[in-house]
Amino acid sequence: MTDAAPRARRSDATRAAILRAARERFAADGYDRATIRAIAADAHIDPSMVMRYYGSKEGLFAAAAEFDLRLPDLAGVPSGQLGEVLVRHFLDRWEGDETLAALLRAASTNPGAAERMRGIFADQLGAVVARFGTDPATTARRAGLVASQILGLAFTRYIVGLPPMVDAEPAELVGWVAPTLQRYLTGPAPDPRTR
Amino acid sequence: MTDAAPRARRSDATRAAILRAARERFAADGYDRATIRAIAADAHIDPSMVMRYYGSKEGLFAAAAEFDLRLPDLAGVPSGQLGEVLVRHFLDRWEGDETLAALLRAASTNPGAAERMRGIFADQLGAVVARFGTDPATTARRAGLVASQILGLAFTRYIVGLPPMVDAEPAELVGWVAPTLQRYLTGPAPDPRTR
DNA sequence: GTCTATAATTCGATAGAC
DNA sequence: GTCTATCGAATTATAGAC
Repeated sequence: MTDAAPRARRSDATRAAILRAARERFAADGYDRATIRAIAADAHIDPSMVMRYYGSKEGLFAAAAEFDLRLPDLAGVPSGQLGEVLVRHFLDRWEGDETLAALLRAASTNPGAAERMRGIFADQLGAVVARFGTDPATTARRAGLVASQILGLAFTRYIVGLPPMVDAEPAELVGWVAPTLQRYLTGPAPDPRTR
Repeated sequence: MTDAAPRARRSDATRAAILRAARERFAADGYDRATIRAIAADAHIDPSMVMRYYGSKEGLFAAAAEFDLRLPDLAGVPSGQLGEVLVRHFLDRWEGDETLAALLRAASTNPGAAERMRGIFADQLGAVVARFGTDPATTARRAGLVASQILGLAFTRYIVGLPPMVDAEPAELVGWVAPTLQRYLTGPAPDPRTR
């Protein structure tokens, strides 16, 4: 066969439309409230097609919630600017892709979505952080802390809609949050005897 | 006054049992998945009693999600230890009260819960932060940033269950996060021209 | 005050015609 | 490949007996 990739089926457009509608609904309503019927209506197709293509609601979500942080290669970044580059990247990344919002909303109630979120931030973010951890024993913790601030930013800005976080210009958020990530990544571990 | 408060009705114990069960279910399952039937079963009463006492599922949630951050009076705290005192307080506060977890899970999909969460962090936290804001123009933003890190910590530790955040001793988390809150509260505002 | 019975929806999923 | 029809289960909420 000269055609390595499977021949594009006519239904591929339908599948893509379903996925797009599913991401929107899951992002806006969360896993439970987003219904297959509503998703199908948005995609202008019959609800049974969703089942046919994705098997179940869980299967549809699994396909719709595929997410790549697309973390840049930080090798060439001056080590003092890691925090700034990271915050800016995250804001850009999910300001244009609602998949993370869908995952965030779903992870609150759906165990599978929470598992996926753990994987994303442990694997993708953890791998990047590991490159800079002077002490391997603290890299996982540092990655977790970065995730906590990043997800807290996303949660307050995109999910809860806390006014001062929604109103802020991205540049100002970068200015405030970058030093936090910078310290989590490259700062000294705290004295264990904090009290 | 021998009896200022309304005489305790016999049903008060039932009401309290319902509230307790409701908080547990809402915290564990979120608003949508927590059913009145399950809550009633936990409280060992009939589902219709829930409706009788709280009118609707929304009404029950409103009663169950009443939450007071119980922020301590920070007047006597050395200004350099504000961050540390705050992180420690938050960890203690919701390590023993699942209401915040319930609110967090619910706020992801329920607009009313999100509204309540905005109120809690804008009013209660905002009021405390306002006492230290050198510049009133930045106090709302500072409170929002504190909320972002606090909620991100809660989200990763109690909701998503990110391993490095779950495993961490509270004292270590305090050591890492306190400087972040400290800077958000009392640090200089970032240069607007960050780029 | 407490519970039974049920109304009125809504949803995920299936079967099968065309 | 697409759609109609529908099943079976689960939910909130109500009406009313005791």
